[in-house]
Amino acid sequence: MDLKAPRGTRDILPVETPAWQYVEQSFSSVCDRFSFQEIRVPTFEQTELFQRGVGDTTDIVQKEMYTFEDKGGRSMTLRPEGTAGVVRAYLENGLSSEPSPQKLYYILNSFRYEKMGKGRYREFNQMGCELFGSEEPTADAEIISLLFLFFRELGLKEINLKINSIGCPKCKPAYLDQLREYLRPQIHELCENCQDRFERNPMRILDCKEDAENEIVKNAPLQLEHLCSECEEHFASLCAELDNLGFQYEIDGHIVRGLDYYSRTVFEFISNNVGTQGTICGGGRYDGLIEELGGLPTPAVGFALGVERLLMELNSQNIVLPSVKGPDIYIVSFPDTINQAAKICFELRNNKIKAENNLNARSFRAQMKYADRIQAKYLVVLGEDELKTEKVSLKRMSDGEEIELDLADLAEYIKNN
RNA sequence: GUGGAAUUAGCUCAGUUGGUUAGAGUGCCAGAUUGUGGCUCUGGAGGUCGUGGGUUCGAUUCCCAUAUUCCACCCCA
Repeated sequence: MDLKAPRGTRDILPVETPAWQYVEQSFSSVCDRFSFQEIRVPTFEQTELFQRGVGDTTDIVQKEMYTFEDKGGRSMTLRPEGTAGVVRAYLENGLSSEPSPQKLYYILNSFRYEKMGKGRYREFNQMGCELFGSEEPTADAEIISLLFLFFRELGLKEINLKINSIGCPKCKPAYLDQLREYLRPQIHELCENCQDRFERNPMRILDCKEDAENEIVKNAPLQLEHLCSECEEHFASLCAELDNLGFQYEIDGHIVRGLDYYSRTVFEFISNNVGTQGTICGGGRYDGLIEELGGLPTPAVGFALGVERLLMELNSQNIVLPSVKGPDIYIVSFPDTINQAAKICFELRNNKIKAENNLNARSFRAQMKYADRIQAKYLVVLGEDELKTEKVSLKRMSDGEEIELDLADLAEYIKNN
């Protein structure tokens, strides 16, 4: 076997899929209660969508995209995140003409060509929400409250919300000038990356892990302290709304997020358990993105949540997730009853019962062992006698208890026990 | 991107100071007087010892390269 899954990808095996399904279903369930509707978008898009949507200055676009040319000579890219494609679909399909706000959620995989690390893959899975068409802080709060409810229903604790405001096109430019002025005389004291960022995206310097302890970064002016009156009011209202809903959070002026499209609110849910990959969920407001992609100016707010990291967090908090479940019943048969067994097995399945029978022409003893191994809940032996009398002995595998039943009552009994 | 460790059966790992048919545990399959599982016992299948070169009479073992994985840092979010 010389073929392997590509670097940064992994197989999700049957022992893990129940946990994945549980997390995804829990998310869908919460989204549904908030009236977010699922949208599914293509795995790849025109490269330009991400260049414009995610932002040319970001590391994602500059060096992490899986870009290829299709047979028609068009440049395509595997999505590095979900929002750009969802916005494109929203515009292309006229959802902007549906009742506003539009509330969409997605569960999808994304691709970034990155160095591998704990909790970081080149193909990874995200669940996210986008709320289009409301600039009110209550929309931001609703997005955040959805997450709080989701985490609560999963039983997650010790996961902290940090929020910040990074201003709007009105107040941001003046602040950026001020930040550059502050940094300019001492920029050479910061790490190489930060020196790169100085022109391109100086706010990312605030978020730099390498210089996090540096006094220059610690004392830098923050956008939060230089918001225009509208942004200030927006942020204050959001905080008041979060207080009103009873959520704990921390205001952190150094949270800036890596994508270009954010404005005003940004937030992260951070775990202390997953090490350096502690951001389980990131999001914020992106009022300019839809216009940037060719739509009418439309405010929007959303988030994306990393499923791999979420599952790691659930594991490290010892939260028990669903695991593989054996069949409700296994039917032992003999060479001369195997066809009848298959028929009864089919009928049980038709009655919504998870039933298994002998597919290997196995000996009686081997079938017993097999039923035990696959953790069948009940077992019946179907031989000539049982077929003749239409009575079976149903054995509960956990304790070996057996009860006599009419064959006809089998489905009903199993359903009720 | 840097440093370290690792790669031998499906899984977890021994091992060969370079020598013929490469081992264990576990899992899988089968059987233990052929209608009752878990424990136990017996047997079987399953490895071109990560890949490609080199040295050698001979390489799984030594050397070089390369791929992959893990850990730490870096980066990213």
